[in-house]
Amino acid sequence: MPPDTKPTISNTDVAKKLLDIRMLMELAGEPFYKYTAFERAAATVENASPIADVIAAGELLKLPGIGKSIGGAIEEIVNTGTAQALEELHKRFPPTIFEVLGVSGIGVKTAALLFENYGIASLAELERAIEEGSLAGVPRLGPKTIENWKRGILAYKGRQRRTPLPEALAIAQEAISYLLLGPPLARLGYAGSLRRQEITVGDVDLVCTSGNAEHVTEYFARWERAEAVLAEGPTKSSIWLAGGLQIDLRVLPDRVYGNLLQHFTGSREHNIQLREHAVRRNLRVSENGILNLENGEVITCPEEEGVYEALGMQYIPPELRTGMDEIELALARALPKLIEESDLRGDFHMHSTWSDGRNSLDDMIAAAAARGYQYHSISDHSWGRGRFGLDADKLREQRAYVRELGDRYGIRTLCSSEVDILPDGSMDFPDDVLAELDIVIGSVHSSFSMSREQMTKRLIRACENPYVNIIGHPTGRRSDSFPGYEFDYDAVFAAAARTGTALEIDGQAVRLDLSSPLACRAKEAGVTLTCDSDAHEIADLEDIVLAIGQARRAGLETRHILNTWPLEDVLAFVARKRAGT
DNA sequence: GCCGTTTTCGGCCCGACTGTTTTCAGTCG
Repeated sequence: MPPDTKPTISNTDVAKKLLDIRMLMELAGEPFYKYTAFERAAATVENASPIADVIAAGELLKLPGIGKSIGGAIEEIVNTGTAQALEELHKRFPPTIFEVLGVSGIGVKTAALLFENYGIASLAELERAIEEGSLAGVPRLGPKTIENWKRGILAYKGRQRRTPLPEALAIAQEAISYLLLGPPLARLGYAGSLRRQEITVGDVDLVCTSGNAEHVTEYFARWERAEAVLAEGPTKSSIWLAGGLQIDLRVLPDRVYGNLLQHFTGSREHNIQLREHAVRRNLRVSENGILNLENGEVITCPEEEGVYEALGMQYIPPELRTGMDEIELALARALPKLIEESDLRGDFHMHSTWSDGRNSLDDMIAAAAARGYQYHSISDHSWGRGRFGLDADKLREQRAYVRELGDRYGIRTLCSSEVDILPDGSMDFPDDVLAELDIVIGSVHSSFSMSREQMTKRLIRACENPYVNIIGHPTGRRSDSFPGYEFDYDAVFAAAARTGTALEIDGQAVRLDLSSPLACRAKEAGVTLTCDSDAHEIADLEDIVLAIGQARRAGLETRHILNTWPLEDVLAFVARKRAGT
């Protein structure tokens, strides 16, 4: 297969292979620090730029936690889909052993025991053994343990994929509303991957402070939405919802809210690195405070900022806590000043009933103004969208109407269009029509399955059009159904930077496109980005905060984000490209 | 296996909860 048509393996898939190796190494009795090295490497890969690009740029061994040995395994996985080490391990342990390990309550020690002493290497074999009672009398396997496994097996079978961020946020809000009706609380919030704005989350972590913690954890375990209670103690309880989403609640005194929030926001890798740094300063960090090992004093932090301060570093925003290089930067006080929602001056991407939106043009303009924006653009679809789209005449009619409205709503409405990028990279409107618009978004909505080489050419040609200012949802990914079309990211980012074309971070809940690793790579290539809602109704305008979350994870500052700039700078950005300067 | 503002060798984060235990191993995050 020619190199340009070879399907690229996703970072998530590479990370998964590394975690498979890690699990099997532990099962095989390898030393602790050997297999945990694979775990750390997997976390790094998950957060890195597309790994094939990193390898091509010769940057693989620069990533934290990746040395010669694991680096070699990663290259093998990218090139062949597997690694020698993994294949060797699979000769000893069949792939179905991961089913057993996937049962909540069964860890590596137990899986190894079941495999070696009872030949159990799959879920079906485990179920049969339980049913036949052949595990009765095994030391340390009492009836309660077996009951927990049965529940774990049911959960394994019914388990869904990781939960998309917007869905998990809604559930967290629901749990918070319930908790607020219970025993008195001081402070309550969500932590974990949710707070770090990861695109998908594995579980929901809630943190809370209260004078009577045990009443709160008990109240939480009794929530009617709890399908099962996994744990219930004096300071924490864990429940499963129907569908398998787990919610963990931890309750401590209010004086350690900062420690608690820091601890449960993670990430795991970030916390490990933070604590390793602390140990070198004779400090032991946990959710209960920071213990000074020299004098036995405990530093408690009611606010999270205090934790980082006590460790001699700059405050690290949750979105940057990935375990990549943020601690190094925080120690040097060189973290970026991340974009905030209040920095937004506008939103370039929204639809009205003129195309496939559900609210009228007037209502969308009023709603954008109500959000406090100074400007925005209406970007209804071009006519290639069939019954959804506007032809050139309708577009002119819309523009005349917007001009007529003037500043009635107290906001500057830019006339735009989300114009289809056709398969050959030309646009769905001729240049003279595009030239009449204030700003133009170009998006791919068709022919997703063309070759990587062709798609790269298509996007580069769109960037080279002097009237295309923003590439909308650049990869086409949809969290529910589609990983995105294939193209050479670095080549397109270079073209966008060279031509003065912005790339969008689309906040629509199912899109979140660009995702943060790609947005970061685009920034490094010198690309300007936008954070847009791609709203199809008024309520969707709020989705722009999801785009902000990805921008923050990518380390973006206002100078990188077009719609934080004053209107005259935005118009100058458009004018520069049209003038070819 | 990885890594270095004490180190190219000798270290490598921290604690809650459960079940089956008479003091703790295993699991989880």
